[in-house]
This record gives sequence, structure tokens and C-alpha cells, in this order.
Amino acid sequence: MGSAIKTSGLKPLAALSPRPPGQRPGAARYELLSRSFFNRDPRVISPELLGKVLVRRQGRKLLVGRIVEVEAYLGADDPAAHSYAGRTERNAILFGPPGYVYVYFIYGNHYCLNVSCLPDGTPGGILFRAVEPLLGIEEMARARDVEVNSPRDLPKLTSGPGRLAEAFGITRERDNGKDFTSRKSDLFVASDGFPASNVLVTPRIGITKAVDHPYRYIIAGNPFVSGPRNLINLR
DNA sequence: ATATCGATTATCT
DNA sequence: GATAATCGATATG
Repeated sequence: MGSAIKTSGLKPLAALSPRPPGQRPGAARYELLSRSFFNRDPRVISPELLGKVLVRRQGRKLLVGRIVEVEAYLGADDPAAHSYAGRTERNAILFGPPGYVYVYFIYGNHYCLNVSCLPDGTPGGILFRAVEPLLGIEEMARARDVEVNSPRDLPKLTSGPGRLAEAFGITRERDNGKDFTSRKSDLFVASDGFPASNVLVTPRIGITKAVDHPYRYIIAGNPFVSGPRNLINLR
């Protein structure tokens, strides 16, 4: 506590995350993603999720981040997935209908945000690994207790699954089970018309099982992608 | 720049 | 009792 947070005047790295021509962040029109969008294989959804925006309504404030990195997790075929060993109380959301928020707590410290995929009864999900902050940067900096003095500091806010969860105030207690496709929800995903480009597929990171599968999807070159810069191994 | 390590707790064996 | 879909700090080149 107590460390000053200076964000006044800071803008998102607009050059690196272009919007539709002439559109400013506050003017974005968000189009919700549908239930059927998530009712598919997470490996098909993942690249389409890149470039979409994650939105948190916080009272009057809006927290918005451009999705730049996700990972797909499957069911019985995927030893790295939480659903691999079958349904439990913790992972129940992954076995439910598509488009719902799955949050888990890890390493005694961090929350991670996922969305359920595939039809009711078939497990699968997508882990949100990094977003580029667009709106609510001051609020994110406060939530992270990070000092942002230059654009170079911005990745500290939302680059990494634990970081983005903290920046958006995401916890299991607060958010697990929410409908990701409802505007009534205070946490949802939407399209603002920005088309994802330069999508690259790599092996997933931070796991010890099934490390060979290329199920990590990133916007190549985007500075908010997490992990070592060299971990952009093509497969 | 890369490598290693400690923190801290819910969940599962 | 061990592990974990992580992070931040420290050490070393």
C-alpha cells in the first residue's frame, strides 16, 4: 500500500492495437459474442477470440482489454486440462453449457479466467492469458498496485493470466459461473470490429503435461503477450 | 538476457 | 502430503 500510482495522460499503445478507422476507445460499439460462438472446439474458437475485448463493468467505470493471448484446454484427451480427471466441484463449469466463466485459484496467490466451451456435458475451455488494456487503466493500476509511469509499464497490468485477473478484479468467489454472453453480466466478451491479424500458434506454457500440443494462440508481435519473447516457437 | 526460487492455499491422491 | 493453466525477486552472464 501507499505507493503512488501515476497514470494521468497515459494512453493505450494505440499504434500496436489499431481500432476500426476513426474509432476511439470510448466510442467503441460492443457486440456480444453468442452462446453458439462458444459451442465449438476451443481450438477453433481461440484464434477467433484474439482481437475481441474483455469487458468489466465496475459501477460507472468500464474496464476494457483487447485479448491478445489465450490457450485452449480440452477434456479427456488433454492431461493438462482441469477436466482431464473428470468432473469435480471445482471444475463443474467446464462440464456445463458453453459461454460461462470458470475461475480457479492457483499457487496460493492467483486467479485465472476461463470460459467454458462445447455443449453441455462435454468439457472444454479457454484460458485468458493476456489482454492489452484499452479503458480503465487507472483502475487496473490501482487493482494491481503497480506504478505506471510510461507505456513501457503497461504490460505489468495485464500480461499474464494472474495479472489480468487481478487487474479486472476477477475472483472465483465473485465471478465463477457468470454468463459470459450476457450484457447483464458485469463481465463479458465482445467484438468492437477489430479484426485479429498475425495469429500465431505455439505450445502452451506453464504446464508440465501435454507440453507438445500447439494450443496457445497469440497476436504475433503484440507487446502484451506474456512469457519470454523467445517462446514464440512455431509448430 | 536467462535461470532459479520462494510465496501461499485450494484441491486432489 | 504433493501439486499447481503464476508472479516477482534475486542471482548470474
